[in-house]
Amino acid sequence: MAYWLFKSEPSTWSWQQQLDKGEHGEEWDGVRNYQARNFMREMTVGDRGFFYHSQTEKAVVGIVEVIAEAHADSTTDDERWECVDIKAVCSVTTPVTLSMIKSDLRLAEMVLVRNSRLSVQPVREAEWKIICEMAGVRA
DNA sequence: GCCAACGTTGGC
DNA sequence: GCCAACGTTGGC
Repeated sequence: MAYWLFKSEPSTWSWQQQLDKGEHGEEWDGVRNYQARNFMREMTVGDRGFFYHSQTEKAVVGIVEVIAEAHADSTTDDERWECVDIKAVCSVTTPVTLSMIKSDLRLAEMVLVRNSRLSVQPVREAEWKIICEMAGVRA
């Protein structure tokens, strides 16, 4: 199983909205970046991801699961863009903020730290475990 | 609100 | 195919 990080501005698509979608989940649509799209193409059903709020909160706030592999993005006719579907698994007990991540040397290589603009990114297993521990979730 | 970093576009 | 100009994102 692989691990990922999905970034969203809460004013556009928030964790609460994702939670409200429940088991049916929702398309992670609107991605218009090749790198991010390519990562979504690599995802398989059952992969786990962090849900990260950018801008105001700057923290990992939830855990999600991939429930459908990459398919056409329904928000565009442009065939280049695809998206996966994800559902909320659980909220974190303690949001893990960007500053917490930046201050942990073990997380210094994270894409979130190195390339803050990439909206869909891979997370290493070791990084996943560290952040889950910080967040107070077992996943 | 500013600015750095990055991606995309288009002229050559 | 290169690179300057421009637009967007996101942290601060």
